[in-house]
Parts: sequence; C-alpha cells; structure tokens
Amino acid sequence: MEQQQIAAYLLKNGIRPLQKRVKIMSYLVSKRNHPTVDMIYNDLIHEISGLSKTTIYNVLNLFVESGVALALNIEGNEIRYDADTSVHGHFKCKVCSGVIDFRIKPEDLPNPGLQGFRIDEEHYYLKGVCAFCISKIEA
Amino acid sequence: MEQQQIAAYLLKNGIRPLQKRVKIMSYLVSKRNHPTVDMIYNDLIHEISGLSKTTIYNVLNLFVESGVALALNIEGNEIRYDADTSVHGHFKCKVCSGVIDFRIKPEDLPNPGLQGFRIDEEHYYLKGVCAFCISKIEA
DNA sequence: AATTAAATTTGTAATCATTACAAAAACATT
DNA sequence: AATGTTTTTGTAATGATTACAAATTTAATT
Ligand SMILES: [Mn+2]
Ligand SMILES: [Mn+2]
Ligand SMILES: [Zn+2]
Ligand SMILES: [Zn+2]
Repeated sequence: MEQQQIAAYLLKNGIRPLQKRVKIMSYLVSKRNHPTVDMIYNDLIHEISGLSKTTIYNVLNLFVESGVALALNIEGNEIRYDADTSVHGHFKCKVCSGVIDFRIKPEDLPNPGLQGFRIDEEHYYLKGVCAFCISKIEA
Repeated sequence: MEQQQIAAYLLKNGIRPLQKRVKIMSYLVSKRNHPTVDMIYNDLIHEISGLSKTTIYNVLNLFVESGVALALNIEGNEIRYDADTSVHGHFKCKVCSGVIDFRIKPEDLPNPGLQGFRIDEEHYYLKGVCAFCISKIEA
C-alpha cells in the first residue's frame, strides 16, 4: 500500500497522518509479522533517524484506541500488534515464536451465550509448533 | 473438594502434594475466580503465615508445566490462573475487570486448517462489559 | 517569512510484574 | 540424629511499559 493510501486511511479514522505514524502503520501493513514494539524499533531505527521507543508505544496505543490496530496478548510477557483488524485467528509457535494468521469466518466462532453482555473484542489464539519447525526437528 | 482429593489429584499428575501446593490448588478450585498472583497472595497470606509471593510464582509455574492449571493472557499486563483445564471460553469485563467462563464444545471451535502444525493450546477470549456492569451504568 | 499556540516526540526516570539466585527451612532417607 | 535433596524465602535483577517534563515539530495566523 502507498503511503498516500495509508495517510488517507489514518485520517478517515481520526488520526492525523504524521510522518512517523504513517511509517509505523506502513511497516505493520507491509510486514504483517505481528511485531513487538522492540521488533518495530529495531527495524525502523535504520529508516527513521532519532526514533524513540516511546514514540512507538505512543503511536501504537493511539492506533489501538482508534481501532486501526489490534493488540495481541498471546503470551503474558509481550504484546504484539496487528494492522489487520478483521476477525481472524492467531497461531504462535513455541519454537520459532512466530505468529501467523488463519482465516475464520466470524459466524463460525461459537456463541458464548452471554445474555446482556456487550462484546467488543474476540480473540482466538492457538499455541503449538508450526509445520516448518516440526519438519526441522524431524530432519 | 477435600484437601485429600486435591493431594491425590496433584500426585496423579506428578506433583508432590506439599502443604502450600495443596492450599494454592485448593484456592484455585474453590474460588474459580481466575486470580492473578497478587490476588492469591493477598487472600492466602492470612491463612498461611510467612507465605512468599515467589512461592506462588513457583507453584503456579509448576502447575502450568504439569498441566493442572492454565495461564490466561487476556491482557498484556497480567497473567490469570485457572484450575479448570478443560476447553472453555473466557470473557473479561473492562469495567469490573472480572473474568468469567462460558462453556463451549471443543468441536464448535472453528477449524484453523493449519496443515502439519501441532496444536497444544486453544484460547478463546472475549472482552467487553458484563451484564452486571451494564445494568449499573444504565441505572 | 516570522509568530504563535497546540500537538507530538524524545530521553530519562519511575513503575510493575516476573524471574534469578543464594541462603534458610522443610522434607525424606539412612 | 545425620545426611542429602527439595522447597521456600527474601532480596536483587530484569524487562516491558508508562509518566513526565523539556525539546521539537506541526499547523494556523499575521
Ligand atoms: Mn493477524
Ligand atoms: Mn476458566
Ligand atoms: Zn515455528
Ligand atoms: Zn463487569
């Protein structure tokens, strides 16, 4: 996606499309790697000189509050971020610690039967070992 | 459940049923409140004199590794523990921060279609506002 | 283009949950 | 009781996140 499109997308969601915000969203959208703050920082520090980790925290928190990113809490010690806000599932591999998507139809998620509750977010997380790591172990 | 039964249950799962371990598991089983380490500590410190928070961490980690408890990472800044290791869903209320169960049939969870993957854990988390908090807000 | 006010970013310090570690205590075995 | 092993404890270290005030950038106005 072009930086232009990303700027327009942010603007439509009430976020002023400042340079660093566009770069961070652009990173999320293009890499699709469910990164941690540290991963984003280590990748973007080469591209954006004088980037602060605090800025990444600020921008990501803004993105989550504004609904243009999801914060994934698959494991207690790290938050991963996702620009894909559609309903989909996540698998985390214990070996390579990669997080990958799998598509699910929202209507296929089981009905919780919680009468009178307001549901804002649904997360479906799986943990295990990915096919790539299994094949490496067997070899 | 009796302390005797809990001791037998721990033993069956390869855990020596020491006093503090039995008390902590007994707490989890009877309260069913998905507590944090701090909640357990603040409740049990009255009952067990000289209890250390480190012990609770040690024991819970042992429980999770041994498969008699689940660690729930619904939000990034806290881990909650659950002695119910069956497949079921969790709802966390943003207002009262309570975590409640909802029953789901394992076979009702959508198929991720991850060919060649080994899946060890499945977590289905919902977030929102519970019926009780909604009724309080409306009143 | 210079002025100004508001919003954003930065760097550092503070916070909070968790883990590391070594000494003390409890436990089991002889 | 003596010995060796396991568990618990208390404190210090770690690591991720937030708080905060100063510096910078941005956008609007002269
Ligand atoms: Mn995703
Ligand atoms: Mn539960
Ligand atoms: Zn893997
Ligand atoms: Zn509530």
